[in-house]
Amino acid sequence: MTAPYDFKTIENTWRDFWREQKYIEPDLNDTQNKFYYLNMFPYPSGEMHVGHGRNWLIGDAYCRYLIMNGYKVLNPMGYDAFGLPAENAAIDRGIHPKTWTYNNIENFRKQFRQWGVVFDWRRELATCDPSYYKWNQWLFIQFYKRGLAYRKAQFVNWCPGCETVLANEQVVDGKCERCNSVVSKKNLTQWFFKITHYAEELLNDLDKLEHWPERVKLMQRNWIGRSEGALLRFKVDGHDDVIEVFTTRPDTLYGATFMVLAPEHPLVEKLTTEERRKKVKTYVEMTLAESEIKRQTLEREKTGEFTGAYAINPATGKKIPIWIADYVILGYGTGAIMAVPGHDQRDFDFARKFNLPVVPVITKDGQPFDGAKMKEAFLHEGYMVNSGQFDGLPADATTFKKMVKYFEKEGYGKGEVNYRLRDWLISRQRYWGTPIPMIHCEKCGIVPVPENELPVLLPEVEFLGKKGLAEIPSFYQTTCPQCQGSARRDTDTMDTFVDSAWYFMRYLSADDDTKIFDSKLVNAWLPVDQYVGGIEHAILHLLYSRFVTKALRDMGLINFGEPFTRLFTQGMITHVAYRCRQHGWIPPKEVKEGNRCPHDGRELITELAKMSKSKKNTIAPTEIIEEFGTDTERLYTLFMGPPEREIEWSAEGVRGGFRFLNRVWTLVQNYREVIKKAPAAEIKIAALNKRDKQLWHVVNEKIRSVTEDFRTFHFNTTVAAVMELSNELGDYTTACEQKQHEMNPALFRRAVENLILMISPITPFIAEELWRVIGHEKPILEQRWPQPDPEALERDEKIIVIQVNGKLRDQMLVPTALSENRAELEKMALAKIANRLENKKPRKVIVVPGKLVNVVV
RNA sequence: GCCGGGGUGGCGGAAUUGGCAGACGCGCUGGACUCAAAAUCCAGUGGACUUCGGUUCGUGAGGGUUCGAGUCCCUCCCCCGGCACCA
Repeated sequence: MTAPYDFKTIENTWRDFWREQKYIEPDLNDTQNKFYYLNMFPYPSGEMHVGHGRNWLIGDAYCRYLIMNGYKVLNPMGYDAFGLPAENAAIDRGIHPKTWTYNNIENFRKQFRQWGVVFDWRRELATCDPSYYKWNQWLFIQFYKRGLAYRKAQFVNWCPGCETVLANEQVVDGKCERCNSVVSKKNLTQWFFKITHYAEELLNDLDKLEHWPERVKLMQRNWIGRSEGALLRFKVDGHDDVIEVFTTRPDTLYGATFMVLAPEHPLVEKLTTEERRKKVKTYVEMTLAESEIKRQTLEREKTGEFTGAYAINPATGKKIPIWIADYVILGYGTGAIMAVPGHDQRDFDFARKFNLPVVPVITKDGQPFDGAKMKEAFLHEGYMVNSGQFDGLPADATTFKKMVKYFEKEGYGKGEVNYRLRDWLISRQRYWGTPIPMIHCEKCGIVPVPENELPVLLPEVEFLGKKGLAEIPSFYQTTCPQCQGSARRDTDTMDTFVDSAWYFMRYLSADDDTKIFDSKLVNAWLPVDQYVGGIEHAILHLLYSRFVTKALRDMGLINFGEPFTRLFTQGMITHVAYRCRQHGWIPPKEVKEGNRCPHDGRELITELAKMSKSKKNTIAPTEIIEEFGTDTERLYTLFMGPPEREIEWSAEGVRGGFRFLNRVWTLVQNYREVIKKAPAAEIKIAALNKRDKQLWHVVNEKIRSVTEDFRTFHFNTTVAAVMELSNELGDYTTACEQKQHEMNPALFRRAVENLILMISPITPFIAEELWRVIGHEKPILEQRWPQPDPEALERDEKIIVIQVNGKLRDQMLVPTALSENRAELEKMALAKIANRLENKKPRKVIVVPGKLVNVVV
């Protein structure tokens, strides 16, 4: 009897081996064949489940593959450790966020060890460590000095649940991304990073990122939201004020019959006439109180108020009324619009509701049309009307340009490009984050903390619930670095997305206390060659990282402008979740026969969901590892489907992976002595007999396809190909056992070796063990990745398919030399199917050399 | 509304980019082993028809191009994702 597949013993033997051998601890000064692989660093939450595993197992398999291909791989590990969940968890448990965070980090380390995932632990970092956030603060000061960090008062998103402001990016459907509270608006003075300074470059450089998923680039393009148009100036009748508007349709200026300001627009108060004041004030107050969700609801009846003031349409010279309405948003463009009801549906709806004039300036045939008769805004092609000297011109790009040029000459305004992207609001009113290193002095104003006094440490107070730095006098009471008078520290902390926007550079100098990073090393190793993480970071994290990279480049610290050369976004793993109307979420294990609640037997509601603690549908890696071993979890996680796709965890699928590993184990064990004794000879395909050739062909074809699939992240088909090779080996040994064939030990040995090497990045434990079982002493990671023998990829004979009228009818085995000969193939095919054709005459014969013959009758 | 990505057996998914649809795995069916079960192994497994040689239908629906379409083109339906009173 052969030894059973005792995965526990095997895995315990090798668990620390690779780490001890320092396979992923490259000498940073040696950059020949360097490869910087990076998984998005994790937020250290409670426990990792098999869904989290996908990210790390992909990374580990890929890095092992790279090492075997001769790359010097840098694969560091760190923790995105600041942020609200730590505070909330700490509040729930009554412990300090720091304690909670470092406990979790310890758990993560254990999980990585269990998975056999190898990192360069020398470079481990945590963003909540002063040695890290010191440089966050330093970076902030550099940004401040260059005008990239600034303070301004603005209506900002306020989350009443988290009691802090949020970036636009953190508001999803009008709710807080974290706690789901409805977000409201508050006018506050906050810190911003001037990401809009790079709007154009952030947009244009997307085109250079050819190894990024198209959809991520699209999402970023959408988010940056470039639109071309014009900035036009409207004089206010009887005032000195001018209202600026951005419009993408300056060609419709002659049809602007009124203006609309956002209710929060700074001019509203000034322009509103005495008799309209009360109504306008009520309307503004109502708008501010309303949630963003309600305000953004579609198909909503237009509302608004007349300010009593009028502006002058510069093109027509006519007086047009100025209204306010909540469909105009302060944050986009100038917060004011020229309303052209003839050619904008929203303006049209507004005009009809409040009886404002509609003047079409484009009609289908160029004939003037009565605006009062229009049923909806005219959005099609046509000719200019009611537009002075432009009447009769086609409403196209040429006319558009001509009109903008004319408006510029007349001083109405200028052509302009506008972006949807807003500056990045980075202030947070929470404790667990990087303190903003600024001091507010009554005499000197805002003064940065001197760089030699960094870091501004987070006070190690007893953590008492929702306490921000503003409530800790010992923290904020300080002296001004300039005048030495008493002053107050800034009590905001930074958005944690600042921390994660440059961590991939800090890894290169994680221990350096003298500078943010070593520019030489960063320039040598970055941009990151391969970045892997969840699609949920498609906008925020990736956009901010790109912005900070460009800013650092302009500061002269680095010489590249894009941080990540290749990006891969892996999909989430889902699992069925069960909910009882009475008892809430039920763990799948407790569910009774027929999807019944274990408490009262009522039928449960099932739902396929991302694994989460709250839905109680997580699967702990340990569960799988105890029953089937780490290799089985690793194998199944990569085999279950294309890694970019969302996919459901299947207990049966796991068993299938386990069965496969057992078969491999048994196969190798059964033939261990044969293999050990076999000569380690080069295999020459020409010298093999037919059955042996077949096996060697398959081995080489699999080497080719597995290599290609690894390179392109198709791990599911990688596993499938290795399974096919294993099946082929099974057939081969069966044939030998049944005496149909005599085993070629040297060939068999090479076949098994290749099988082990190719599966090793995915299931390293069993591979390392079997590698020793067949007599090798050197570790697998010191082996070269198999290369296919080009001669063995060519078969002696090819299967040529015979079709009749495009339908498969027969096939023939043709010597490869003949398979390219059209005339010969045609002759052979016609002979082969002669009886089938009977008396029908072939009308035409199509020959695809090496592939098929199609006979048309 | 705009912009993307999809739709292939009972299930997860393959398909060398226009050339044998359904690889690999799960599940299921039958058999072997067993007192029995589990595990394991062997065989089968898209539908319909079949004289067991095959025939025929089949990749969301309909049309088209082609000797040949899951793959290309047109029209439509459905699902998923992003953005959205963005001027």
